[in-house]
Amino acid sequence: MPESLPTAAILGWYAGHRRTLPWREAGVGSWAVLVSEVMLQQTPVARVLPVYDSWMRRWPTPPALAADQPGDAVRMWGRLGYPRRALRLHAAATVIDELHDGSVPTTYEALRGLPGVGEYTAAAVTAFAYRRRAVVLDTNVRRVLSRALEGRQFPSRQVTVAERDLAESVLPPDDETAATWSVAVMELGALVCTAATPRCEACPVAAGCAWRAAGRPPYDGPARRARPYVGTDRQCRGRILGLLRDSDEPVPAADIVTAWDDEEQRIRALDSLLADGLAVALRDGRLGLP
DNA sequence: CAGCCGTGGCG
DNA sequence: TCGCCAAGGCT
Repeated sequence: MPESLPTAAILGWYAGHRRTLPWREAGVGSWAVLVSEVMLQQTPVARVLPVYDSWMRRWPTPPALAADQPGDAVRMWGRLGYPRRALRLHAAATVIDELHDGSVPTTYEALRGLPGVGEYTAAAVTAFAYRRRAVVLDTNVRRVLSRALEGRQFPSRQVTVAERDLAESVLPPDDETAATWSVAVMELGALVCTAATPRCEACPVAAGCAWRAAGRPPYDGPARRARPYVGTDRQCRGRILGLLRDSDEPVPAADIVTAWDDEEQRIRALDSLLADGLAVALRDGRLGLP
């Protein structure tokens, strides 16, 4: 098993193939990086771009967002999906405003303490905003390392200690190089070493790739269960929230019937939205955004 | 810790 | 067509 990836080849490829993205522009602040990272969680770049632009124009700093209502964030979030992320970003802005003097904290631990910031996002902000060495293990990096180093088409479902150790061991020692290496490997996974149809002929590390050398054997692990969506509570929640989001003012509770037929499911979904704080019930019986 | 949490584009 | 999936996090 190769013990490392050719850093020069990866950095060289990245320099020539990297996409121009607003949150990667020179001089963007840590808030911009944080916002982009949260929006990009499980969400394609193309869908994030327009929302990111609107968001940063309206809330260029954490205190600016904290000063507005969480519902404003939910509305601006639009159809990005997983709207609790909008709520968490607003909550994070509030914590930043109140506990960190309005600036995104610089330590991994403090970042990790922000709502919606998990292991990946804390590492990403540490590396991409503050240019410090951090193990950035997202789905792209995991897939690239799995293939190039372990000869497996896909990584395991959950990150293991061994996997994190491996990622740490191949991360360049220098802060700045490590940060660029991480975004480069992510970009490689996003553009070349893709999940469905990898373009090995265009890969800068194909020559040393264990998976390719083994003849690109198919994934042999436990089957990953496909999640249904149509007819689920998730879809129902989305419909109801869409109703609230697209209305300029709170809507009569009775109106949500138009969003979903099945009553039992409709009630359950609404209750969960209320529990999540994504919707609020007014005294007059209407429903609105928080 | 396995399950839950949206959405839309693509092969 | 429809299953798969896209820079995860939380409980």
